[in-house]
Amino acid sequence: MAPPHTERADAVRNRRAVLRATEQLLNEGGGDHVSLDRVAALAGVGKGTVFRRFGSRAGLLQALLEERSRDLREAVRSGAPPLGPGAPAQERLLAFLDVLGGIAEGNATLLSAHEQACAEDKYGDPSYQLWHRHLAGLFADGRPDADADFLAHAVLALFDGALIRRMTPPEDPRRFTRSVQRMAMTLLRPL
Amino acid sequence: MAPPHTERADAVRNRRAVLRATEQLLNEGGGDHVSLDRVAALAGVGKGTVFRRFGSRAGLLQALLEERSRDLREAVRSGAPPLGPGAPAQERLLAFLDVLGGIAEGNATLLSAHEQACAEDKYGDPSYQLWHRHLAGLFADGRPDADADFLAHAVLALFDGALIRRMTPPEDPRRFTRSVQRMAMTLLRPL
DNA sequence: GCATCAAACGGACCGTCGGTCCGGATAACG
DNA sequence: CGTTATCCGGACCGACGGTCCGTTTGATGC
Repeated sequence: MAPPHTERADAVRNRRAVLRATEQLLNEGGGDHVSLDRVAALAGVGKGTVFRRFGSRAGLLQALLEERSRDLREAVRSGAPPLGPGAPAQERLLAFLDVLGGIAEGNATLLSAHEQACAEDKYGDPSYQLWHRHLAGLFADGRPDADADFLAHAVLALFDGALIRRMTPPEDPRRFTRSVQRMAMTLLRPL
Repeated sequence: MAPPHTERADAVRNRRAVLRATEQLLNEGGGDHVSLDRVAALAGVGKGTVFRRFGSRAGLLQALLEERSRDLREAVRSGAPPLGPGAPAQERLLAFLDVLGGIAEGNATLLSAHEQACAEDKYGDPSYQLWHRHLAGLFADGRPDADADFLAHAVLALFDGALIRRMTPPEDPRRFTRSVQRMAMTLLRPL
């Protein structure tokens, strides 16, 4: 019954500590303030531990990002409409961008750091590919004549940490999301 | 007549050598293959010289990018329509994206390296601001009801080195540009 | 409890990077 | 040719991401 490979208790504890330390450093300063030495020190853990768990700087940030979007992933896959399957493409698109935009607005610094770390491999990231597939499907559904693949990339290209920060004034924290939604609607509109 | 500050001959020679070395290294390998030590070595120049001329890695890549787009800048500012002033917004937009797309397609590696180097300051780059102003003006002209500022950012967000590489198959080298133009036309279309 | 051992730990260590600094070289000019 | 402002070069620095391996520790069977 029990899986042959159960994770040791200290491993679990350390992984959590590392993730917490990472988010704390991200909140304290810019993305380049998060060096792996600092993360390890703040987590009370050796540097090697960080790398064994997450493989690289990119992997660490990816893990944090994945944690932040796990619920959305589930909801899109098998949740209730309009986020989950069943609703018309336009409604699903709006609902999806509403949540994804919210996550992005709340994690702009993390996004920046992740972009920087992934560098050239941004499009190979599993999260990116998942969102891209979802968006492309919705665009293809709502507007079969368009290049859904490209439009999906175009929408995701907006989720840039620095752009979000620049477009998110304190008095209107959801401005970015609204703009993205408006643009997506424009792109979805049939010729 | 002669300007009070004429540049010393060796300074001019070295600046050119550094730029050539940079582009050669960019062509040889990925953007992270271009370290400033390597550039200096290949240019037959000391490292300090590179920094005195260009200030930083970002400055070096920016200079190269600026060199590549100088003609376009001039044409947009004061050239003949449809690139220059005088033509309707839609035609200017298409003409502009045609040329800018061509430059991007031919310099995807440079673009990647520049993004990486500028990191958080992408939106403070003079080139970015210039193109953004131009695009925002055209959007505002053709579709006064839209958020021209955001749309301009959205279009520029497409000019990502990795995305361009991924969207530019050898047998269709202008696919990226066409996609960008199509999207821009969709965004310009009035409600 | 205790012995055993795979798993996990930690931090010294490495190569490289972007960036600085200053003594020495050199181009421009009269 | 002498003077001087400018420019040059490369040793140097701190920090970074990533590796390695001797040591510790949690799980497991007895």
